[in-house]
Amino acid sequence: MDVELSPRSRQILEAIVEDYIATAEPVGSSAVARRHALTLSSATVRNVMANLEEMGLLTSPHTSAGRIPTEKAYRFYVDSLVALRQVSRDEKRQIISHCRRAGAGLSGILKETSRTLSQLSNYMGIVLAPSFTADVFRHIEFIRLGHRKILAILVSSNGAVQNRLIETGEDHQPEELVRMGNYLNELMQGLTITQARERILDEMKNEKSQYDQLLSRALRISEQAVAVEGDEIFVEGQARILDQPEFSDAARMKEIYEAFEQKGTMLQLLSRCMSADGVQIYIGSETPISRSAGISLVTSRFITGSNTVGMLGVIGPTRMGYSSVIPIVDYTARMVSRLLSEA
Amino acid sequence: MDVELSPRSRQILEAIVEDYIATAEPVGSSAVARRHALTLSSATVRNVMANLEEMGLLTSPHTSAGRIPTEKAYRFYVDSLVALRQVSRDEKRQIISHCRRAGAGLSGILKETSRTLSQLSNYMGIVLAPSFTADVFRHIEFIRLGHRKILAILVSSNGAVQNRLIETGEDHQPEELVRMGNYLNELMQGLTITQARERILDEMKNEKSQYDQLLSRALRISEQAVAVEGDEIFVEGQARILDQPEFSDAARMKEIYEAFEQKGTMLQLLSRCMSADGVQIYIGSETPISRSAGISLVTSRFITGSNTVGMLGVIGPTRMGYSSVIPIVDYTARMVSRLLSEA
DNA sequence: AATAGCACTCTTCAGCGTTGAGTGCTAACA
DNA sequence: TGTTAGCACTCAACGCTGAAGAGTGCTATT
Repeated sequence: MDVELSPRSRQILEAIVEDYIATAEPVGSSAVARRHALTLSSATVRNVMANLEEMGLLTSPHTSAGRIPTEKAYRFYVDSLVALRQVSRDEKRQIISHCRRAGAGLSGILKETSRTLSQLSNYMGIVLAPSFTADVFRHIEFIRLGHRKILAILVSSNGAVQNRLIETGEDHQPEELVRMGNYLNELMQGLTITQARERILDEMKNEKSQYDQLLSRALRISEQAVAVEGDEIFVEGQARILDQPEFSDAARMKEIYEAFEQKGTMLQLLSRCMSADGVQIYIGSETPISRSAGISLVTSRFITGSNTVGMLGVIGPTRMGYSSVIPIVDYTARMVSRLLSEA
Repeated sequence: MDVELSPRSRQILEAIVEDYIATAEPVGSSAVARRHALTLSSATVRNVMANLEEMGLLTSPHTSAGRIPTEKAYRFYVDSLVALRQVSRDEKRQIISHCRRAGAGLSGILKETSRTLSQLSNYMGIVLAPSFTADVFRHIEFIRLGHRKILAILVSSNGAVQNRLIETGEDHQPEELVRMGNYLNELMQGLTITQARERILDEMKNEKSQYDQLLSRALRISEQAVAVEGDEIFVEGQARILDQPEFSDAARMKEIYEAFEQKGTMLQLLSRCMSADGVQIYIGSETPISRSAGISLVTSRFITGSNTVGMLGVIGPTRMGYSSVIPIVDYTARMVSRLLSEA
């Protein structure tokens, strides 16, 4: 939309954005002229900056301070200026080795991933697990824990495990539970968890099951078992945002932390980011998170072997090192996808 | 150790501590005289305060400010002054109903509990799950996820579930996995996870298993399965400490958050708190957490049906509302113990 | 032993000029 | 016409000062 910028203006805008990202301080005309070894005087730069301000790309906190990029400027920067850094060999190594620190099932891998993202970016790493309910059912199992108390374990093709404590009306013997399990495993073979749920509800209305006690019990119990909870979300590196000067103020921070404590709303909002392919960037008020606090979000989807979709990314200040964060998120998403797709 | 305090001094000390807890500001002699409707003038109070200061129970940030309780004073306060509040009906209701929000297995209950603690106390709630390895083995199960990839699910008597992704040397068919499971369930019946682990190692040296391929494979796999990860720890309400004026400073906060990000060290330290019965209180530098940042910890043990021990409590500033936090922690620990002991 | 009075200390805050960074404008220049 | 040098202007930041206020410690008094 704002492509009507001369090469020189673009260059200057880029310089300002990058300077500001590096220092977090308003950048003045002379700094730009010097730093960029443009063969331009500060006066000329000033003229250009005045233009850019008029176009809504810069603001100044007060008359005699330098200029600060607006969200619009970041948007423009990210869309058409930023020179993406390569992911370094060392970073690649870290991503891969962390991903592979296997042995902990899906949650373990994703948690490690969010930690890695946080370490490499120096911001907050976030991973949204692929929706459990959209995944294909693999196995259900009941274990008797005590009188009228059984533990239901539900496994999906991705290797995600959900377990649920169920209080039953009658006491069930282990052999009975095994039979129930066999029946249900058969019943739900090849369905997604959501479909499985529907199948169970259907089956409960079915004539036959109403008269077969075992069946009807099995269905009643499994109905609770598949009522899975909300999807998982992993956030690591929360302390890192305290490094950012713009969040040294307690009130602003509180806002952010509170947003993350209610993972529920968080989830909803983040899942919106999964619509498109490739790296998505949400700047400032574009982010689905707390709108007031200059926060940006760089995300990408990843895909599992059973074709469910998750999301991972980095949350940081709007003034974020996009040139390195974007490639890192991109690469990590690819690696995680690959890892989770290995049959 | 400091019982040599006249009733009047005790009264004054109590007033100061409670005032300071309420306001977070140095409290002056006249405030004490007024507030407590003691038939004493501020001058008299001043004399007493001078004594208390000499005894190391008070300090003043500077000459003309009021006095602040030292850690020693809090200790004394907690040991012999504090008038514990009753847990209100409403609080009890909240604790019980949250605990009972069942259906999510052990982790779910504990997570809810830490959230409740945080809500009721307005500080941070923390729960350390009972050690998985000390708990009694209940069930093991293998599920084939893909070529040479199986998911091991290990359940303990408490209803704690650990799952682990295992890459195997050969591919295993489902029936084979079932047989392995049966064999291992038999083998580890009634043992704790730690003992089970040893049993497996023993068995691997055993002549018979070396020649029976199924056995040897089963053992090799299960050996990985029981190599469980560190215990779980649940922390909720991190945002709440931002409400405390003493932590409005970013540097101090960062210290705390970082302590919590390395759950590993946290675990070690917290598990020390589990030694004794009843409510334990750690004030300031007594806490196993970050030593520098005026933090206190009020904890209590809870016990599960299979007699393993966990820990729960509240973390807040040294200047904490002990009179209400202590009863809350106590009551919650009792309730959780009871809930987890219902067979 | 308790208190009233008083001098003293130290923080906090508002007011105030100084400094320096940075701008906008204008006039000169290529 | 685009670029530059120069200059007046603005405004936050800083340090200083003096007054206000809170609170103490000491001493004389009851």
